Amino acid sequence: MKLSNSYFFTLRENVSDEDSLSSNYLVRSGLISKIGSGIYTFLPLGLKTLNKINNIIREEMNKAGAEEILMPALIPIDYYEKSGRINGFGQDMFRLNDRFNRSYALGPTHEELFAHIAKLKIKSYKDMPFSLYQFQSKYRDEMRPRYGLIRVREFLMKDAYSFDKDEDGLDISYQKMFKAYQNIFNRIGLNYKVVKAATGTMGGSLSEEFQAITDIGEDTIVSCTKCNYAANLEVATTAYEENNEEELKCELVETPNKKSINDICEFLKVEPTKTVKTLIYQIDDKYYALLVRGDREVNEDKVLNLLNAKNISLASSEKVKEITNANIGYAGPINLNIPIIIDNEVLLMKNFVVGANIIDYHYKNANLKDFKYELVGDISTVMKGDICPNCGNLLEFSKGIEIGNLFKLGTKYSESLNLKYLDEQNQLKPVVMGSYGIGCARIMAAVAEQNMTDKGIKWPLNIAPIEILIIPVNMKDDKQKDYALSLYNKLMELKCDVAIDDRDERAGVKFNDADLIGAPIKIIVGKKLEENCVEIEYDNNTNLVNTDNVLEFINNIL
RNA sequence: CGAGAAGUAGCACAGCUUGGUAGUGCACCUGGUUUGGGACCAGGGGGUCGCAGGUUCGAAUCCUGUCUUCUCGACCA
Repeated sequence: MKLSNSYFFTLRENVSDEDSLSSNYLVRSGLISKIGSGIYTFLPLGLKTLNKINNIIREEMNKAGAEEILMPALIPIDYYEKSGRINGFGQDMFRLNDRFNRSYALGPTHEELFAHIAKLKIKSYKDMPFSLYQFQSKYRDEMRPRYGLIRVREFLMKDAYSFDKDEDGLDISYQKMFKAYQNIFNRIGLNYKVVKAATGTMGGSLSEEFQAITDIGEDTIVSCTKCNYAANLEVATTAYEENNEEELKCELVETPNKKSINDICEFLKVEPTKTVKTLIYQIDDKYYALLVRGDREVNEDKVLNLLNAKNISLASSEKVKEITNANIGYAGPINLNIPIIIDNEVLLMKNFVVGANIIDYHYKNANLKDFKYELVGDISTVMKGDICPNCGNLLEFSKGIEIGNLFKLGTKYSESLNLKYLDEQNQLKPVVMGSYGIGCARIMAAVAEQNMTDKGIKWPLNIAPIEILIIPVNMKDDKQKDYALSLYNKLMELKCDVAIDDRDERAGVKFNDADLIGAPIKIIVGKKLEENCVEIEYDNNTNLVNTDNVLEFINNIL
């Protein structure tokens, strides 16, 4: 690639419609260009990097025994109606009609189609196991696209699915994919963590995520400072300490106009950890009171899981009044006549403050014996200061970008979509599925985010838009120009990913552009050529290399 | 979905309050001087001021509508 003669440009200033520095660099270095909110074009250099990422993924998927296919993005709506997920996705799904008014969706994900395709082959247990994957655009009508390529509305995803006759088979398929994912992200050179995750709309039993650690991540990752425990905040758990206080007698106290936990604590001079808040939720069609420690938050995902429910929302203020006979702020478990679910932590608490279901009153020194509860479970979100459920050491919090996920789907889709096989006993059984996704372009954004300098992005060798950049410092110097071009031709013959900045620009412009696009290997052909040397910048070192040894030097790096 | 800000040359922005010939920097073209970290001088090209209406002799500027982009928020008893 000769820069003088290519679709190559850089921008000197940040653009106004990108929110993060890394996405600004991607735009300024001419890799991507925004078309609309959450919609991007990949320009030549950006597409090169994307393709390098995809090739690494493809190689590792093939190595894991998966076979590549390609499905449409335009999908008749019936597939989602049959699986029932037309409601699960709701507003997030892009819908459209054809000229005959038939309905379609732009696929937000492809479980349904994969199940359909698998059905074409699977009749007997002998037809499994196998795994399929594809690279395909997904469409999700995100409420708020953000951070350049990280949260977008159209994005390329590698999605893979495994089909097994039983859970044991799924375990094996899952492990193969897990290993492939480790290989992929190691080769790309990402700093990542594997965390336990929520199964969410995908359903299934186990889910793990590969999270790239960055400051602008949308997910919060909870990990142990000592052992290898790591989980998405959505599902992270902690351990609670026993409390051997003697139980005191419950007492009604006046708390005029004190509604929030903070107000009450200040007024009654107690720590928030000695309070329990009562939240009235509507879960599917029933109302529940959820009890968590006053300074904690209810984790709605955990509640849904615990109750095996679909919808959860806080009750309206009118409904709270109806149920508690008091305004919001005074709800409590004592004498409440809807089912009460308490958090594991509350089970260990003694002598706490709760609302009294009377305006301007709370109870203090309340204990579990003072009210009835229906269910105990983990329904709260972990917070700073909590300890590891495995080893008891302090948990730490970091931000992450979800770049890959693995789900043990089990039989959820095979049952709803009637994907079955005959086993050895001639019994009809549902196929056991796993699903495995990677956000290809999101990786690009995550790598950019992790490898920023104050000048641009320092790309890892394996996915750089330009691997080797030759910079003739002065194109008017024939000796420099001729040598640089001959070196370029040699490296081209050797099938290197090489570009030459043969533009008639000043040195500063070329150096700054090189820093911006972040070529990992820079060969600077300049003054030192008089001494038959060039400078090779690689891995933060500048090496003076004799022109006779350049090819050998490069060869050693690659 | 709620609230806010913005839309003027490829990019970044000024002009709008108080209506009267469309501006600046970077980028681009020509000539010259320069040439190892975003050069300098001179000359030049490029705009239906997001779109549609309205007010006015006259609208980038005032009014109405609309679209787009960005930011913040989305109930914690």
